[in-house]
Amino acid sequence: MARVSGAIPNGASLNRVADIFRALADPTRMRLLLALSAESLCVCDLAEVAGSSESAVSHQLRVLRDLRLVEWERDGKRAIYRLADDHVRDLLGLGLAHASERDER
Amino acid sequence: MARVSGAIPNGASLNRVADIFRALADPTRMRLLLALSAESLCVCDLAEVAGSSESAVSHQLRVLRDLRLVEWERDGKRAIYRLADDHVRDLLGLGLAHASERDER
DNA sequence: ATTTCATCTGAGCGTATGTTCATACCAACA
DNA sequence: TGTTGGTATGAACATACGCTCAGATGAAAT
Repeated sequence: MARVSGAIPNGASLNRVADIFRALADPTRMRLLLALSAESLCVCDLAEVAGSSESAVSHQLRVLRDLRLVEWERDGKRAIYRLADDHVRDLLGLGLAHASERDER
Repeated sequence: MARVSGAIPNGASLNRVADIFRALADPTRMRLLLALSAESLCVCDLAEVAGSSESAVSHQLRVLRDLRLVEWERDGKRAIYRLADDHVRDLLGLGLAHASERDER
């Protein structure tokens, strides 16, 4: 039982990881992050790819920004977003790989 | 842009993966899954390890059961839960590994 | 059979989440 | 300067979530 408790990190890191998983726990955000895994894109393109309104996308991008999962840069009128690092790409890849292994249900 | 769209799976698999991530997006459920990553446990032990009430734990275990992330077995009065497979363990491991790399914020 | 222990379930409640709508901002261009 | 296109923001709403409390179920023990 002490061994089990030892397998559980402290509250802070736990919340941090839970936050990251929560960011991935929404189809719209997943679409955004998958798109950004392929290449950097502006909000309007992201909205089209994700099949969501530009306003909704902008709101979700703010969530991802606050979690430091994406970064952005202004290019004239546009805002170009990109993945902040490869962690999210890895998690998405692993999740998709595993999900495809068990599509019974 | 077609390349980007190609990087996005269909809605079904996407929802399935999002569901799995959502299961990991809560500190209590993370604690439960991390504990079960170490060994199979009954509800009362899980409640103690997770620092949550037995009722709350039972509710969360139902969520994890519905998603086929955990399995259980009756042992007398007890219900022994275990991880359904290694996918969750892998995801948790990757998430924790990445989170520990970037604790600035 | 009754009691007890371990777990499950449903209702209810407060909070968080995702979307839309309207509006504000900000950079380029006339 | 005024207007337009691209993006951000705030309010409002409906829904989903996680917890607690009370009660039900199920298996053993007395």
